[in-house]
Amino acid sequence: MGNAISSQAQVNSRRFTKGGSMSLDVVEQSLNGEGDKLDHALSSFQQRSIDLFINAAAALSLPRSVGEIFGLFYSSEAPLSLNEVTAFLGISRGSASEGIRWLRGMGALKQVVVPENRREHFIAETSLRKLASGYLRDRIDPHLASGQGLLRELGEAVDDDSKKGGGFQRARANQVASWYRFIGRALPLIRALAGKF
Amino acid sequence: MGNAISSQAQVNSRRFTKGGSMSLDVVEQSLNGEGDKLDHALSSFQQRSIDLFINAAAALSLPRSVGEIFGLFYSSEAPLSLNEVTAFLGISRGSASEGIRWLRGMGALKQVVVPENRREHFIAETSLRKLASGYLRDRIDPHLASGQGLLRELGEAVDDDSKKGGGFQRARANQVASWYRFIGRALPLIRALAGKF
DNA sequence: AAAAATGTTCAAAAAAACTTGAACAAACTA
DNA sequence: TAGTTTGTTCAAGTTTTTTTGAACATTTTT
Repeated sequence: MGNAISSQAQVNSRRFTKGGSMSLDVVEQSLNGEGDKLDHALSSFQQRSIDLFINAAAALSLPRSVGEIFGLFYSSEAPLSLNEVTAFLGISRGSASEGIRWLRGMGALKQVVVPENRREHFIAETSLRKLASGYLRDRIDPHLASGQGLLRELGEAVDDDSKKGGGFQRARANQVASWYRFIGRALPLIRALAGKF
Repeated sequence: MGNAISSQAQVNSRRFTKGGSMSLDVVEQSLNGEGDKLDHALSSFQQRSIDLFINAAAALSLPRSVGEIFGLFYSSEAPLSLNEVTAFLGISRGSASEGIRWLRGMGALKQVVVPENRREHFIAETSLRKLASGYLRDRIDPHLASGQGLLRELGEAVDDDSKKGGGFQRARANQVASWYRFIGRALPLIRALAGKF
């Protein structure tokens, strides 16, 4: 079940660490058109960033690969292409493609144009407000919306006439409704507060 | 991936609906020691409540069974025992046991003593503050804690001396650190606000 | 136009999460 | 004490989620 602790600090196993201490994260850049193909070594900083966002992804119940990918972008100054992501992380093109698509949809990655280079390149969005908004919009709002419908059905299912249960059911239905109102107010508040960071 | 929409309004399939309109959720009570054993029929209200909390569980990435179980307790006035849960929901004793244990741990179920009855009985916690606190404590705080450690490591991995990347890395490390501080403040705020409901 | 470089899709494989049920332990009853 | 009843555990089975990689579509280069 959701054993949160057991997954803590899951450090990037499954991945090379050769040259694990190179310092610049400036990718050997485009300029000559072969900025990818094989294993790129991750700087120590990139490694840590990836670990950190893997952890964050777990906290948000997002796939590990999404955390890895965002962690890589977040720690890389130069824009990266899909091929570079697969090279750095050693994941498949399919995974990288899906992950990037997903992060883009959430607004967590921004596309940038790299002159002299045809590939699509991205950089990490760093506005907490935008990141939070995107997450809430994609992952929470839909549930909230369907919840509204279910909530209405709950209200309609209250059996008032019953000798005794009526009051209880009505009270419960009202209470959940108030919870939904609370959430409906709290989320915008979060978004607003996040804007200050 | 986290396709939130596809799971909306997943209505209790896999489960009988015989007598789907009985109104009282007062279980044919203990008093004679056979308040369980076979299928209990769910009232319409209980059904809806269960559906609602299955949806909520999905929003929180909790197992469906946890949502079902809490939904059942939330919509039932009388305290219920493990056996009654299995009877109402048609799930295994193992599942019910795990789910109840988990909900108890979160503080979402309270044990109550039912006279004339040896079994452990529970009722739903209905304080939003307690529910939220329990969830945060069990599911979020552990990640936050391990995140602190990873955050420190990130800071230590910053390579200052590099000709160019240093500033970038330092800036990023500081930014994530500020995000953590934000979360560290926002969560208690949520807990506090939830107290009003 | 052929060849090469990019990116996407999706069926199948792998991994992770969840559920079941039988065995066990503990607490009661007769 | 022997027999029930109740609750937990955990290995095995099932389902769901995630990842892979090969096939395809598109764009660019030569």
